[in-house]
Amino acid sequence: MSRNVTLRDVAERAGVHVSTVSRALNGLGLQGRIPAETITRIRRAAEEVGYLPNSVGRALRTGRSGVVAMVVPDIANLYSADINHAAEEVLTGHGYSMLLASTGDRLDVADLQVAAMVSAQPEGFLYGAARLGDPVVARVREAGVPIVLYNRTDGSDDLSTVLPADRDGTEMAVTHLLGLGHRVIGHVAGPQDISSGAVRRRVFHAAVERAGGTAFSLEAAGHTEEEGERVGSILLDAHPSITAVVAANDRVALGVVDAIRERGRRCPEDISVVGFNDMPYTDRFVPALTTMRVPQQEIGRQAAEALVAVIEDPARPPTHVTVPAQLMVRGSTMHPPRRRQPGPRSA
Amino acid sequence: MSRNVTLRDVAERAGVHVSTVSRALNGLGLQGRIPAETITRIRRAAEEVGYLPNSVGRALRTGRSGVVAMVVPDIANLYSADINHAAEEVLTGHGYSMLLASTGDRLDVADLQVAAMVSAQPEGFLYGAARLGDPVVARVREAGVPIVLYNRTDGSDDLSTVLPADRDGTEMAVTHLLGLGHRVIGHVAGPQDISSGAVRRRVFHAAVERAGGTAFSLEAAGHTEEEGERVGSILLDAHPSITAVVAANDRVALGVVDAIRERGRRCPEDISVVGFNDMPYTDRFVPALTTMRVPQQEIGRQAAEALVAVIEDPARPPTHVTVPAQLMVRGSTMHPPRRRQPGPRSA
DNA sequence: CTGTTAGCGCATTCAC
DNA sequence: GTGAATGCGCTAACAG
Repeated sequence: MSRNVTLRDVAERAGVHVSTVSRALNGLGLQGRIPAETITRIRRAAEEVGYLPNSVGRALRTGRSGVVAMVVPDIANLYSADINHAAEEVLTGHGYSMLLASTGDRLDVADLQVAAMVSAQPEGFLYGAARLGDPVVARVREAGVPIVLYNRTDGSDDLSTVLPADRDGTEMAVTHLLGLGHRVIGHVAGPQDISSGAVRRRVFHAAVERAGGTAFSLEAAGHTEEEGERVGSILLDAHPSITAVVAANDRVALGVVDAIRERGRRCPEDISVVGFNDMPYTDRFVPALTTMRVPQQEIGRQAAEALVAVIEDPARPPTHVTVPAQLMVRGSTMHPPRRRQPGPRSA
Repeated sequence: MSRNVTLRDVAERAGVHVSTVSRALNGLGLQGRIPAETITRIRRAAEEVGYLPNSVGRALRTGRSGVVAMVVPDIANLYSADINHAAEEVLTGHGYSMLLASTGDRLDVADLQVAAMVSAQPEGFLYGAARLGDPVVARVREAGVPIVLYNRTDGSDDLSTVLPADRDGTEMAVTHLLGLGHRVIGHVAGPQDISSGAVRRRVFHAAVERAGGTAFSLEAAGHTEEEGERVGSILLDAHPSITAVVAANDRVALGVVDAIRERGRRCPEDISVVGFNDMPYTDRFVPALTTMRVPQQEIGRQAAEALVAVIEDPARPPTHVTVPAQLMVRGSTMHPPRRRQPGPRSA
C-alpha cells in the first residue's frame, strides 16, 4: 500500500539530483565520472529507502520493456513444458521477464491474446502456435516486433525458425517400421494447416510408397489423446490390413493405443505404434512408447537465444535451425503378426 | 520497425484532439457526451491507422499495468500445468496478461525473479512457491502488491490462500492403507520448510500411530522422481517391515516404485504406494497410481479469482480456501503380503 | 562532475 | 462537447 518509492526519493535522501541517481544506478557513472564515493552514497540511499526501478517508466522512456512474449498452443501440454522451461531460463538469464499466453491452438483466441501482449510492448515474440499463413503472426510482424517461430512455421521463410526435423524424423519412423517387416502402415496426421502436420503426412506417404508399401492416413483435428483414439478407430476400422501406425505425436499415439485395445487387439503384438516428441513419461507408459525423440529443451533454448540475438541486433538476418530427431525404440513396436501366407519355407 | 502508432496519430487522422480520442476509445464518451457520430469517426480512424493502445503509457498514468505475476516452483512439473492453465484462463478473461516465472523452488532464484517482476508493476501476485516464513513473499507484501498463495502457505494467516486438503488428504491415504491391513507404513516426506510437506508428515504420523500402527518417515529434498527413488531406497532398507508407503506427491511416488523394483520387490504385491495430486497420466503408469486427487484446475481457478477480487477491492479481507482431495484407488495399493504368522484359522 | 530540461503515451482535471 | 495542460517515472541531451 505504501506509495512506490521512486528515483526522487532516493535523490532526496542522497542529496543529489534525480538524473545523477539514474546515472549512478545504471553504471553510467563510471564513464560519466561520478566519484566512487558519490555512487556508494547513492547506492546506500537506494537500499535504505528500498528503491526498485519502475520498468514501466523506463520502458516508456527507452522503448525497452524488458519483457518477451511467449505464445504456446497449450500450456498444459507436456511437450511444451520443457520448451517453456528452457526458454524461460535463457530469457531470465538475459534479464527479460516472460509474458505467457496459451491460445488453445485457436486463431481467434490467439488474436486477442497477442493484441493484449503487443499492447504491453514486449521486445520480442517467441511463437509456438503458428499455422500456415497465420494472420496473427503477420500482425506481430506488422507491429514491428521481432519474432521467432518454434515448433511450427507459418510458411514464410524470412522469419527465424527453430523446428524439429519433421522430414528426417518421419523418414526414420517409417524406416524403422519397414525394417520390422510392416508393409501396410497407417498415419494419424496432425492438422494440415500446421507445418509439422503437413510435412509429416507428405513425407510419410512418400517414404512408405517409395518402399513399395501401402500408406493410409487420416487427419486429426488436434494433438490430443481423444483425437488419436477417435481418428485411430476410424483408420483401423477402414483398413484392417494395417499393422503399424505412425502418430502425429505422443498424445495422439496414446489415443491410438487405446483404439487398438478397444478393438480387442494388442499393441505391439497385433499393431505397432510410433509416436513423435518423446514427451516426459513416455517410457513409463504401457507399452513404453517407441517414438521420435525431439529434444524439447534444445528447441526452447535455441528459440530464446535466437530471439535475444534479433532483439540485440535487429538487422540480423533470419536464421533457420532444424533440431534433429532421434528414434527411441521401446515397447510399442515389433514385427507384424505372422499371417497364413505361403512363404518360401512355409510350414 | 514502423514507429508505433499512438493516440496522436489517431487524433490527427480524425481531426480531433488527443484527449477526445482517449475518451472516445475508453467509452467515457457516452457520459462525457461525445456525439455518437464523432465516436464512430474516431473508431474508424483508429482502425485505419492500426492503433493499439500502449499499455506502458497507460500504466504509467493510471498505475494499472494489466499484468499479473505468477510464480511457480517448476514450470515443467506436470502438476502445475493444469493450475497454470486454469489461472491463465481466468486472468485472461478479466483482461490481464500473465507474467510467469519459474524458480526451480530456490529462494535465491525466486528473489531475483520476483524483483524483476515487481519492477514490471504487476497488479498482483499468484504465488505457488512459498516456503514457511518465506522472505520473498514478505518482500512482495512490503511492496504493497496484492498476493494470493496457492498450494503452499508461508505460515502467515493474513494472506489469501488456496490450498489442497493436506490434512484430510493424508488422513484418507493412511485410512485407505490401514483398511487394507497395513500396519507398518513409511512416508517419503516433502521438504519440511514447505507447508504441505510439514503438514502431511505430521498428520501422517498422527494418523498411523493413533491406529496403533508403526510410522516411519524420511524427508526428501525435492518433489522429483530422483528424490523419491533415493529417499525411498534409504527408507525401505532401514525398515524392511514396511509394507506400504505414502509419498509426498506422485513424482516422488514414481521414484518409490522404482526403488521397490530395484530391490527385487513388487508394487503392489510386496509394497503398496500411495501418491498425492493425481497429476495427468498417473492412470497410465504401471502400476496405475493410487493417489489423492487434488483438482488442479480448481486450485488455479480459485487462486486467480481470489486475486482478481483483491485487486478490484484492496480492502477485501483475506480468504482461505481449502480444496478437498479425493482418494483414487488404482493399481499401486493392495493388502500386505501374507506372513507366516499363527492366525486364528491357520493352515 | 552534476543540475536542468524535455518527452516517451496516456488519462484526467480544468477551462471554455 | 472538446481542447489545453499536467504529470505518472524514467533517461538522455544539453548546460554549465
